[in-house]
Amino acid sequence: MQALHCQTCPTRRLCLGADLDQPALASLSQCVQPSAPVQRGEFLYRAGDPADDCFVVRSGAYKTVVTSNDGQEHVGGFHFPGEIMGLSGQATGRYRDSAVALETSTACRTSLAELPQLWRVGSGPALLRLLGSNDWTGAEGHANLSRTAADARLAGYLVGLSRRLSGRAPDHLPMPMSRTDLANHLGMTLESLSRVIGRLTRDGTITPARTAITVNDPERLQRLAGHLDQESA
Amino acid sequence: MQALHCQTCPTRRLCLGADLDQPALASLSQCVQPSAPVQRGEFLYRAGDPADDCFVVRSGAYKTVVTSNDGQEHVGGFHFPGEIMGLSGQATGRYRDSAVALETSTACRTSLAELPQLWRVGSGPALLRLLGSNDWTGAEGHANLSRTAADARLAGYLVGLSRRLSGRAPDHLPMPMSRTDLANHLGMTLESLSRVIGRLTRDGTITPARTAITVNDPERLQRLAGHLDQESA
DNA sequence: CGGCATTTTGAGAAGCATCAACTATTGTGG
DNA sequence: CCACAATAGTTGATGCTTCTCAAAATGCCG
Repeated sequence: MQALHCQTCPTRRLCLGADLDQPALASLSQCVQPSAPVQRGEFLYRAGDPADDCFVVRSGAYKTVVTSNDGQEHVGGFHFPGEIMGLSGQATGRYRDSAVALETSTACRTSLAELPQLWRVGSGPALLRLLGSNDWTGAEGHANLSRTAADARLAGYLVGLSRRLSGRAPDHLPMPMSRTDLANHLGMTLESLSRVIGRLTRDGTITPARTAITVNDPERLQRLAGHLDQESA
Repeated sequence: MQALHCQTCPTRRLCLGADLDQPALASLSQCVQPSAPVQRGEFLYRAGDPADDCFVVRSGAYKTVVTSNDGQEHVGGFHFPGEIMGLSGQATGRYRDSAVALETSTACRTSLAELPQLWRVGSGPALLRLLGSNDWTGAEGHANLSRTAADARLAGYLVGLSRRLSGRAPDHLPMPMSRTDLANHLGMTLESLSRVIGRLTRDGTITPARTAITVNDPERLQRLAGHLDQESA
């Protein structure tokens, strides 16, 4: 039943309903509309669309893309279940980036204009958490890209991804994106990325597969990344 | 008088009080505490502090800094009047970055836990705008760092800064940070930054001064940056 | 099995990092 | 007010990493 989708949602614990009991989940379901599945390569929303809502990934994975005026595409990030998208549009009223499904995926839509209602049902803390972790694109991602060494960038991305997915298997990282997209996101060429992966595979740090990467030596990876250790909780 | 600080605030139009009338500004003043001036080099907040509040710059400028576990410092961004800081802490309850004043600066403190009150006084849209523009660190900043050419990175930063400061003189960009900090932020060495500035100065694109940079040729700068043109409003 | 897209590997050139010396600016005390 | 010291920034030469261009190999789909 439609009104109960939050109660049956497999990613509920990562989302706005994290700390809610059954009745509250029912209320939350009123504020949040699940959207139809989006096929691989299809858009969840497009840059330029009126941005009334923001989205939380429910299943699958998305990439966000911005296009510069000279036609160059840039992959802003990859988004997995429980992560928020579409905030960029809240400033101007129109999305600045587009969200593209990397596989058949779903997302839930909610209007930030009804934000006080989210508060009322008890999702305030969870929302703040989502807003704050969105910052991984900011703080962590920025620190990552500022590293000049290509190895450190990939390592940093993998460490960060592992942290974001904590709860699921932290050593088995889903990689639904193409090498081209990942290289673009990491600010390097596809060839460089291939070489880095090759190096890390040869020395046994990781084992790449088609749609995933297995991390064999997390500590080495972390050392490579010189990464922020924000185990503060 | 304390309770009226929002009404007398010079950066009111850039902040939560953007669209409010006098009575509403008075209510807003109740939700927002101005903090004492912070001297150059002093901290507004530190990584690890309990993160109950977030901040909006009122005057001056700040940098945000994250420290990796190997002791390396990374400058996450520079923040000017009307910009928001401290969101990163909302996820974990503790700030992940530290805010350092680049000159004698002030900021206003507000608790996101009282967010519904901000809504009630009519600051909702302005808050969303702040949250969304914070994304410049995400979308724009990320796209910027992913460019590999050092020239493009500086150009991109200057173009973005100019946009952020629109309203003030868009050709006269304040540069209260050290070259070291800017280079760090842009992910290049201090020497490279110096050379880039030299090149752009020599060809007449910019004119650097001690605490500011004058942009002589914005179009050339934008072309160099290959930058996102998000004039959507 | 054949054709297309994606990924890997290779050789050469360009750009940045590194190390080092020099110049300019700020701040302090005489 | 000037001289000096300390900091911040510029300029120069060299080596390494990545980008660029090009070709081969792998995987995917009809």
